[in-house]
Amino acid sequence: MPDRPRRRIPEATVSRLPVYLRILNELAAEGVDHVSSDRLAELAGVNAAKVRKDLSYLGSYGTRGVGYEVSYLVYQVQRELGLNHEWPVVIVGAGNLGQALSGYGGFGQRGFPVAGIVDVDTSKIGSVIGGVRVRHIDDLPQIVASRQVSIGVVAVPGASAQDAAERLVRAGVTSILNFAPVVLSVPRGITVRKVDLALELQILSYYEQRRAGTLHAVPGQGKSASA
Amino acid sequence: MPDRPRRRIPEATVSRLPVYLRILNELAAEGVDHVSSDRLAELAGVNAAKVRKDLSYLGSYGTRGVGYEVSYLVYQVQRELGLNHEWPVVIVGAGNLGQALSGYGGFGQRGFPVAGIVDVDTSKIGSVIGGVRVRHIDDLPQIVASRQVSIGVVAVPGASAQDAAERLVRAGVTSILNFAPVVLSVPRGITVRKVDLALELQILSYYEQRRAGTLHAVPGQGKSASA
DNA sequence: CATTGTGAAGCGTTTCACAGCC
DNA sequence: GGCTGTGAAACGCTTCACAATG
Repeated sequence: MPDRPRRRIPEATVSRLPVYLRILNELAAEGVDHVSSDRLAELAGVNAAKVRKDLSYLGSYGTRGVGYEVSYLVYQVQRELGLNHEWPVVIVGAGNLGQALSGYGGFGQRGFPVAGIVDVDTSKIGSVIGGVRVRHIDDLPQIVASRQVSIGVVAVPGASAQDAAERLVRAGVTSILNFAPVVLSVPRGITVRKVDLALELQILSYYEQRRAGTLHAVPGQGKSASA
Repeated sequence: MPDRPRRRIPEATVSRLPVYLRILNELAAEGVDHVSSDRLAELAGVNAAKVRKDLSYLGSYGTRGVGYEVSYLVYQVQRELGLNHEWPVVIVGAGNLGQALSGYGGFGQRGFPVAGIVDVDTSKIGSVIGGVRVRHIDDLPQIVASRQVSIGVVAVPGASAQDAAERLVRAGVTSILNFAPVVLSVPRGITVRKVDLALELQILSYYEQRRAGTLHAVPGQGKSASA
C-alpha cells in the first residue's frame, strides 16, 4: 500500500464515484480503453463538468484532447474508495431481509464478504445462509475482532435496530448500513448510511401527487436521464 | 379531496418529511400530543432550525410558545406527501429480491399495496408470493391500467433493468424505484429513485479508509446523531 | 483541435439570529 | 418565557466558460 488519500473529497462526489466506477468497469469489459468526460457523463446521467470536477479531486488523471484511460481511472477510483482490499461485513438479523442480503451473493463479489450473520432468535441459530452459519448475537464481539470487521449491517425490525447498532458499535464496528426504518443514534465518528424503502416510496408518492395536480416535470434524485 | 399542494417544496425537504412523519406517528402512538421543533430535531437527528424551515413549507401549523400538535402535523405531512390514499405498485422481477420485497409486507401496510409481480421467466409464473400471483411481464400494461398503478419497482438483474424500466414506462408508470445497479435512462417527466447496496457499501468503504489513514470524524449522510 | 482542469458565477440548502406571537 | 417562523448570512455543490495542453 503506497499511499493514503490526502485530499478532502466532497460528500456529493464520494457518492458518485461508485457510479463512475461501475460504468468504467463495464467499459473496460467492452474493451473500451479511453473515455471522455462527455461520454462518461452521458452514461452516468450527469453533467460533463461535474464528471471532470469530480475526477479532478482524485488528481489529474485525464489527457487533454484525449480523455481518460479507462483502466487507469478504474484503478484510481478504486484506490480512492478503499476498494483495493476486502471489507468483511457482519449482518445483524437473520430474518427475511438478512437472509436475502446474505444469500444474494453480490456482497462478496463486490469486495464485501459476509463475515457473519447473527440473530437474537435462538431458533435461527445454526442454519446456513449463503454459506454462512447464523450465530448468536452475543458472538458479535468475537466475530468483529477475529475477522477485523469494520462495517455492520442492521437488518432487524425497527424496534430492535437501536440495540443492534449499539451492539455493533460496542463490538468495534465503525460504519453501519441501516435497513431499519428508524434514525439510529450513534457516537460521533461512527458513519451511518440508511436504506429505507418506505421512505423512497413516500418520496415518489409526493412527486406522483404533484404530477396529478399540476402537469409539470419533476426532479428525480438527480438520477434520471433522457434516453 | 379538498385541495392540491400549491407551494413548491425543496427536494431536500421532501426527502426529510417521511422521517418526520415516522417520528410523529411514533409520538402519537406514545400518546404525546405536542412536540417542539427542538425535540423533533433531536429525534430526527437534524438541526431544529431545519425542522422549522421544513415544516414552514407546509404552512404555519405550529403554535409559538407551545410547539406542534402531533396529530394535526401527521395529517398535514401525510397530505403533503400524497399519503391520503393508496399507491399500488407493480414489481418487475420475481427473483430473490422481488420475492423478499413482495413477501415483506411492509409495502402494503404503508399504503403501497403490491398490485402485481411480473417476470420474464415462465417457470416462475403462477407461484404466489406474499399473496400475489406472479404473472408474465407481457401482462404489465394490463396490470398497470386495471389497477391504476403509477409506481413500478425494478427488481431484476442489471442487464435487464433498462428493458424493465422501458416496459414500465410504456405500460404507463410514471415513477420507478430501481434496485438494479445501473443508471436508468428514462423520458423526461418520469421520476426515478434508486436503492443500491453496493454503492452504499462503497461509500462506507471510503470513510472507513479515511478513518484508517487520518483519525478524524466523518460525515454520515447527515443521518447519524449523537446519543 | 478536442478535451481536460479550474476559477468564478449561480443556485439550492443549511444555519444563524431574532422579531413576532401565544 | 418559550417557541415558531423567517429574513439574511454562510455554506457547499453545480454549472459555466475558457485558458491550458497533449
